[in-house]
Amino acid sequence: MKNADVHHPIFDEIADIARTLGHAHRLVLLRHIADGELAVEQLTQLSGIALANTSQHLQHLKRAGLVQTRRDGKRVLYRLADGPIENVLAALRSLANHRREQIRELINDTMSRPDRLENISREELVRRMRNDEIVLLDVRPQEEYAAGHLPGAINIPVDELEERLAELPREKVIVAYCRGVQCVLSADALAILRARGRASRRFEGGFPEWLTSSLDVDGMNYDSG
Amino acid sequence: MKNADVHHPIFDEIADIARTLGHAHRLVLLRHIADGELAVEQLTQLSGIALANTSQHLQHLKRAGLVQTRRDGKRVLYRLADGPIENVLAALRSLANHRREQIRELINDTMSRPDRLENISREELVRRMRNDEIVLLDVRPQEEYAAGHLPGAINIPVDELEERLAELPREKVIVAYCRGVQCVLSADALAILRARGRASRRFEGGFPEWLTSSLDVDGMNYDSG
DNA sequence: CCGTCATTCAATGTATTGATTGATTGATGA
DNA sequence: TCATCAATCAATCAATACATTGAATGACGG
Repeated sequence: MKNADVHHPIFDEIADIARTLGHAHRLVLLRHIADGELAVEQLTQLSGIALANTSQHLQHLKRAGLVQTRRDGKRVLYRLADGPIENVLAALRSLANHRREQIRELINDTMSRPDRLENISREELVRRMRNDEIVLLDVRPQEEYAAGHLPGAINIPVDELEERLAELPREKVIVAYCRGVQCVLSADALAILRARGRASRRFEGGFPEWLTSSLDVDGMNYDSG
Repeated sequence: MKNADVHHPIFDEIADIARTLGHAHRLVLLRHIADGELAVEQLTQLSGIALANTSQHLQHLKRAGLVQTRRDGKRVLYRLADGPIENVLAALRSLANHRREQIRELINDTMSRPDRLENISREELVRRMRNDEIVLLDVRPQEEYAAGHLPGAINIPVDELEERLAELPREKVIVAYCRGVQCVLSADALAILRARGRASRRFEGGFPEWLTSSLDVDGMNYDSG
């Protein structure tokens, strides 16, 4: 048994801390407290959170051991507890920024290169197929599909697309392909799909390019040599 | 306004991530996933979490962008998403351990100074009395009790204690007191109580010290001047 | 001692989260 | 095509978390 105890209480303790950080108000309060000792009312003003609510969130932070208090006259001053709290905050910030970056890149990419918005590369296709983010649509006639097609592709010939639209899941991006760069079937399909408000893109290479690549043609894993 | 926007959406995004980490089951699942790609059923076995529940927590992790999936035949394999996820987990672990250390030290302190464990200060007595955490036990003879006693105290003379043990609530800590530092009645009482497995401590000052303090003697609030 | 200020407590209604059950989807192989 | 297996979905109930309100506490200054 190489893994540590699965029911080790440390998991609950970590979860407690994480849950305490799991509310924007508390993060805002922590951020201000990290700049130096502050009283409750100052914190309400800096954060815009109602007084009693601020107090409750502060107590929550205190219970979790993230802040400490001392009294100064009528006021109660909050400060960060010791321990590597700022490390945790920094790591979380960093992870959140990483995620934002990724999203921003996606948007910029598609905005600045409109063909990218339409066409999808083989690499992106494979990657997002693995992530289960897209559904592949083969718009060639049924006979051609039967003779061979990309793994996982659904076959709806372009002239049946309008009426069979319901077969395509709404929550995924639809990637249409046909015979290759000169073939216009998939472009037609895109026009139909987009008119119906479906997120959709085109795999320009089509079936021929796929064949010449080293990837499997049918029914096998995407990731085998 | 020297502070960055208080309502910056990054706070919500960080909170999302933190909240996702705020459940022991998800932490356990993440830990296993971090060791390598795993299918849902494997994870249920490793973690002991029910199947549908495991699946739901995994989806939660996926929504928050902490894991990614790919399909392999019938199975769906989960792996860590990229980004500094392990940093966050490491930072949290480290903070939780820090907290454990501190608690352990506290315990050791009280262990190494057993008198601390036995005697209770006037301040702690008042505070925990307010919190309803303790029950006060006057072990002097009935006549002395009748002549004046600490507010809220129950009277059970020490020689009746064994047989009247049932009068004392099991869920509270019992604080025994008698005439003062030289008086051994409360020490005897402690021996009896502890032999019966009751959590108990001693208020060494006894009734005399209480009288000389500014606190009320009987039937009144603890907090009026 | 009394009134005031800063904070906390207590109580309430509402919203969210988590566990469980049984049904459903999707891929596989006979 | 059907039976099977892995995973997800959908619906439900119980438990928690949040925000808000008004009352209570604790320290201060007159």
